[in-house]
Amino acid sequence: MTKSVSQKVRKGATSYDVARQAGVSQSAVSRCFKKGASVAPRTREKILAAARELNYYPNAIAQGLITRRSNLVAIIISNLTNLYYPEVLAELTQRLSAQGIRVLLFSLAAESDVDEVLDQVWRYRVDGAIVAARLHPEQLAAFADRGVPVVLYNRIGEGVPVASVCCDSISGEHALVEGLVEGEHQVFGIVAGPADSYVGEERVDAARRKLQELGRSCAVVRGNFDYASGDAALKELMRITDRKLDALICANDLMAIGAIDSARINFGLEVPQDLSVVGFDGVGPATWLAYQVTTIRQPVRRMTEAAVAMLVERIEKPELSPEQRLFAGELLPGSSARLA
Amino acid sequence: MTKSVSQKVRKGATSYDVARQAGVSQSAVSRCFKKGASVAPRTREKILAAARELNYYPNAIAQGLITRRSNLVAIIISNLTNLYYPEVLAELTQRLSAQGIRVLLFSLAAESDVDEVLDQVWRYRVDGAIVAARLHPEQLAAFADRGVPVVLYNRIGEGVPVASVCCDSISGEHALVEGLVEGEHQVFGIVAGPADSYVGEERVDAARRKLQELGRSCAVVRGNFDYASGDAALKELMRITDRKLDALICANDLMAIGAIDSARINFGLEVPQDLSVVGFDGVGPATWLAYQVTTIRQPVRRMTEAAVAMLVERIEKPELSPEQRLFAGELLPGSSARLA
DNA sequence: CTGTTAGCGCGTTCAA
DNA sequence: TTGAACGCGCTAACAG
Repeated sequence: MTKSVSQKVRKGATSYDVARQAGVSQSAVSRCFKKGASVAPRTREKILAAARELNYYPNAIAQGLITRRSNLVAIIISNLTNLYYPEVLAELTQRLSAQGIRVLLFSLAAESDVDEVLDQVWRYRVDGAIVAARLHPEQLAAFADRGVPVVLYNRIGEGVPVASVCCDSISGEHALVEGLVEGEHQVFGIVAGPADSYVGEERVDAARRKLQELGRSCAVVRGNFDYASGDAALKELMRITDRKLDALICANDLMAIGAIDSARINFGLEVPQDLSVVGFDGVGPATWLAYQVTTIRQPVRRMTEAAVAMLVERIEKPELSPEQRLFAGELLPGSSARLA
Repeated sequence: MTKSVSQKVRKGATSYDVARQAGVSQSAVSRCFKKGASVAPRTREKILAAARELNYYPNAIAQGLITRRSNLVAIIISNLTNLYYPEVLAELTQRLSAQGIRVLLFSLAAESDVDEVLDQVWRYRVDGAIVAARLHPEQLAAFADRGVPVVLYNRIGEGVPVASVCCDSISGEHALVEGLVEGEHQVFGIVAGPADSYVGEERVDAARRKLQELGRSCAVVRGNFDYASGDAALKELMRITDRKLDALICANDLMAIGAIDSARINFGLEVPQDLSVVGFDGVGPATWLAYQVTTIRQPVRRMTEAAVAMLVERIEKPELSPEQRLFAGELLPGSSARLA
């Protein structure tokens, strides 16, 4: 059957092998695996039969080399452990898959690793990138220089115009703050995210401004988006406010949950009777019976859909302008806060 | 400066461009970017200078074509939303990165998508794969046929010998069950995972056998590993046992958490006074103040480390035998169960 | 140490 | 509709 191969170990049949087996030329095989091909039905069948017999799959690497399209997209995410990103990642890969695009995943241990990651991104000649990590203007510029389209996820190009999809922090926080203020709360506290988080800062700024606009002051404590920091932040705020705190605005759900647990267990408070807590994101645990966090749910489906669509568009037409798409979040009333 | 390029749009400089710029041959450039190269210091500098000026990065695609090493590894995960896998994925990509290997991520929406995924895996000529999804014997055989090493994560090759890393379900469940039995519980219930989960079935079997061995009977209800199914399962078991249930063994932490919330909120029970609940995995939320689930923590760090090591080893030496590595989990006492 | 040469597997002209 | 020839960007002998 199979001719003995003089080469060393072959990892897979090539289009030449298939061509020989089917008694046609290599280019016939190539055409056979391309969509708008012009191949005689009989020839096509012979080729496909041979291909099946030899277990032939076109080498995407070689294809990429010649077509200058790797069909690879880089997804760069800083902290996969964020509880919010796994859902995003799953959605993105599945949507990209549906478009015939493969995902090269880069997950950063530290923000400082970005440059090493980009190095690899260039080497693999990805067709585009979706980035949920902080990029300097120079790093963003590098994408432009190389003609690699980027779509930023939940952040915008700082100083550089870049395509992006975001969830509207401002209107979201405004809704939460207005609800809390109308709910007759007196002493407000905010738990910010880490300083290097774009959305974190945006959310806190929005909340603080709105509070100020409504004539309320507030204390701000920094957390780092995880459960433990919600607990720690609550303790700190209780100390600062001499236990008078009765409304807590957290930059994400996970810290809100940490704060709720801490309020109940460490301070014996009732939520929301004694303390109202609101979050942001709408992650799974936010809807758990024990929490039912009042929060803003990001429309992840629509956002990922938009991100993929924008990227694919820009891969086709690199000259497209850097549109920003902003999606409104949905207020989940929950039961962790007394809103008016 | 840069010579005008007659070609259409170039996506990046090639080694020829660099060679011309530096006044050397193309192969000199190639060597310059390889580790054990023999290049004169002066030449090397000239080349690196030219490369920097032209923003040259070796084309990994072309390299892969010729070296037959793509430096790509496929990671195939069925449900990224599992809350346990994001951590695993982050660990794996970072460890692979450290080895100079890039990750091609495949996330399955449905188990039936495996074949399409494998199709792409073959096309990209990955050097290996780490799989946390159910594979048929034929699918596993396909890897062997193509000489693509695989390491299974938390499952073993069913019918086919394959390298794998697992957390020991059996000893873990035994420890939990023994503790519960010695804790004087009377009516046992088990919440299983979905039928197509390897670890799910293994854990339930282990727990059931141990209970039987100790002369206890139990009722089993199936869940699907998520929070809501923990709640649903508890309701069902309370019905079945006429509310006599006082020890609940869940196939994972998320269902345990769902059950705990349900017990407290829907049934007004105290955990663990009225009902003991144990889980498996040791995911983040299991340690939250509100839950403190008594569970078995998987040694994710050691497991991912082993998985990557085994895979890399097998990429180097494909003839290596299909070792199975089993890691013991750590019993986290928690406070959701009265263990002896 | 360096340059020359020959492919890696495939898509893509261009004639036939 | 088909096949011959070329080249994508690079590595790996081999000769100098």
